[in-house]
Amino acid sequence: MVTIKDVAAHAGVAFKTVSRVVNNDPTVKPKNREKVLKAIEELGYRPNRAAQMTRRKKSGVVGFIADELLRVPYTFDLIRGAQDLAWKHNKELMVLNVNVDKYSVEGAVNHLFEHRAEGIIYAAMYHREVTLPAQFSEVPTVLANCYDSSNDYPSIVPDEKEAAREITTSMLRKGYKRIAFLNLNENIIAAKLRKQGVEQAFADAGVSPDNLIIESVIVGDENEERSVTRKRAAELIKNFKPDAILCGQDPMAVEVYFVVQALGLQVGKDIGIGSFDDWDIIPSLVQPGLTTMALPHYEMGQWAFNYLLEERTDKVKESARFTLVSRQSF
Amino acid sequence: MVTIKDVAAHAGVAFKTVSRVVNNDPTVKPKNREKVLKAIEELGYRPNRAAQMTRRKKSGVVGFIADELLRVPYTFDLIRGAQDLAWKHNKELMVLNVNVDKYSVEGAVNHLFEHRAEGIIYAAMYHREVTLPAQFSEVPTVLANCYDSSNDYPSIVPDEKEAAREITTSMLRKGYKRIAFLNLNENIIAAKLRKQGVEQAFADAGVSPDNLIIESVIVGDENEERSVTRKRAAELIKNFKPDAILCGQDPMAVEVYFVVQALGLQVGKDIGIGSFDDWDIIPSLVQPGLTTMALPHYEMGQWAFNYLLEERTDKVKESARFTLVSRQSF
DNA sequence: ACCCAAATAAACAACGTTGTCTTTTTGTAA
DNA sequence: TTACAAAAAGACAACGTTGTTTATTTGGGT
Repeated sequence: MVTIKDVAAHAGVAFKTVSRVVNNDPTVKPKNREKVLKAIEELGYRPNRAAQMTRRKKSGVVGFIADELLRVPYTFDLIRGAQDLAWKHNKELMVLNVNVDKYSVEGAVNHLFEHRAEGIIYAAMYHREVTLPAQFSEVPTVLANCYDSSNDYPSIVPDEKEAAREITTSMLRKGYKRIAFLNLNENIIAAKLRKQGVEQAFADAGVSPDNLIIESVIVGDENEERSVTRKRAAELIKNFKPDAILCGQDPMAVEVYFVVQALGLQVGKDIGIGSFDDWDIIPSLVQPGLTTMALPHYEMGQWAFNYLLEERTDKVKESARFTLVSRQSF
Repeated sequence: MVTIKDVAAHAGVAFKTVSRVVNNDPTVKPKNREKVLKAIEELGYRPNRAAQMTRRKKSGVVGFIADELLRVPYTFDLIRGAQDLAWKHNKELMVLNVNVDKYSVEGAVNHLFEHRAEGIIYAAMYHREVTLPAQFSEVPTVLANCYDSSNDYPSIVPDEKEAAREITTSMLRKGYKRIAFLNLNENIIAAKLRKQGVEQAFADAGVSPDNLIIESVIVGDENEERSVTRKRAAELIKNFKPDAILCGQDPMAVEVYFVVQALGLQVGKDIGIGSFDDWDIIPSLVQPGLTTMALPHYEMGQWAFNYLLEERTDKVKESARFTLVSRQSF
């Protein structure tokens, strides 16, 4: 590979001058600068990042530990949010996908330490509490889409309660009067908070809680559990007769669409449906399009990266707002 | 940060001895090795990768350029396939998400050159032809999920024809006799090849092509185009009266499910449905589960990385087999 | 005890950069 | 012209490693 000295020889200057040109040092005469740039061009010189790092004693590397993250598609926006900013600031985002079976978190952190990462973003697949190994205390760390039990790290999580309040309020404002909320399993923090938000919206609007029913459904990948969702939804519609159904996540909403259609009803006309996540193409795949609260993953990724960039040290617990994506389902 | 010299001082040996221990050089007396390991442990020493790289003149970095990749969730398996192998061989997979609006491919390649990447995997979001800038010729490059017009680079793509042949044959073997294939737009290479595969299966089975109808549907994100799919599917069912429908991608299949249900038919009973992709949770979200040909993204990622690892130079055009994921839709 | 080869450890240079200090060149005022 | 400060360029060390060469220690055979 061509080095700074090759360029210097080719341009007929001292190698330090080349370094100056590369680093935009203004104390280089225009004529020399031109010669050097020409030589760089001709030889196809590119600075060696590893050598720069050793000398500068700065790595420019920020680690991104994705805790099982990549099994849910839209969470990738977390990475994009961080990556876009990293690129803009000429930093390296080193993404490590940790997976209990294969790479331990410890392994990932070691890896990052060897690269002298200047900060670490630890992101979880779904909003939850995590416990980090002690190693993390050696380097600035931010949690995204999760928070730690001991309050040792700053974190940013989606504002579940506000999202639930917002979508419910939106439903009530549109004239829906009787809402069934098919919530996720309530031992998930998101479900707990959303329940509060929905109730809050009813209270704010002065609508009697008699017109609200909240049920938790355990959602998993297996077909049994999926059919449970359908059965519950069918029962709810029959017994509670809601004019709108709010679902804990978009895949649940798809199932409700099928149930509604099977009952001969039309989504968005006979019954409103709303949901959470904005999961990949799902909301635009169904017809009519599903109105859903989009998770603020991109923003969380950006916020996390920015926290590190600004070298903040406050242990803030930030929350990020969902965005209401209106389609035609209510 | 603690350096190799700090460890040496703490252990009372020359710093070169520490280096030897770190690199598993056998010519270190057990007693010294122990002393050094103890010192490493106590000081929390971690080798500086940047310094190693400068001295060794090897980066251990493999670049992964994801061309708009990350907008389709399952394509992430391409990265996982490469990443898992990278980890195993103690290499760094540097993932760069290129996006026409933001980072040019050239920018990404420059970046990788600065890191002295030893190879580059260029992966596309969907199976297609690409044209790479000349820069790539400076470093070993493999294409994944795409191929280049000029045959300058080795590539691996999904074996579309074989996949189509396989799933069609599977349908025919299960007794379906009259199949409608809702293909993707035929200017997509995948669609062209799959059509051949489907026809081949009919020929192999000795079934008259009168029992096969193939239509292309342009699929996009917009609602109009989606409704086109539904209309076409409804017409096909009414006019051609197929006993099975093969769809060009899972999202299309979901729409067909809705159409089928609206017509009062039952998927898997009154009509079989098959598809391509194994797109995220979609196939297991619908009921009955959708039988689909899973794209071999993970394998392609592995193959591509392995090609670079083995320092191959042959310009092979490899193809990877889909996997039939049987659920209950046919 | 002594020699000598083999085993081990140390010393020193090198990797490709940037930081610091010194030297040379340039331009201006006398 | 000469003097002299400012600007520019160069020389050299340093970053934290590993490769290579040189020095020391070890141990077995006399």
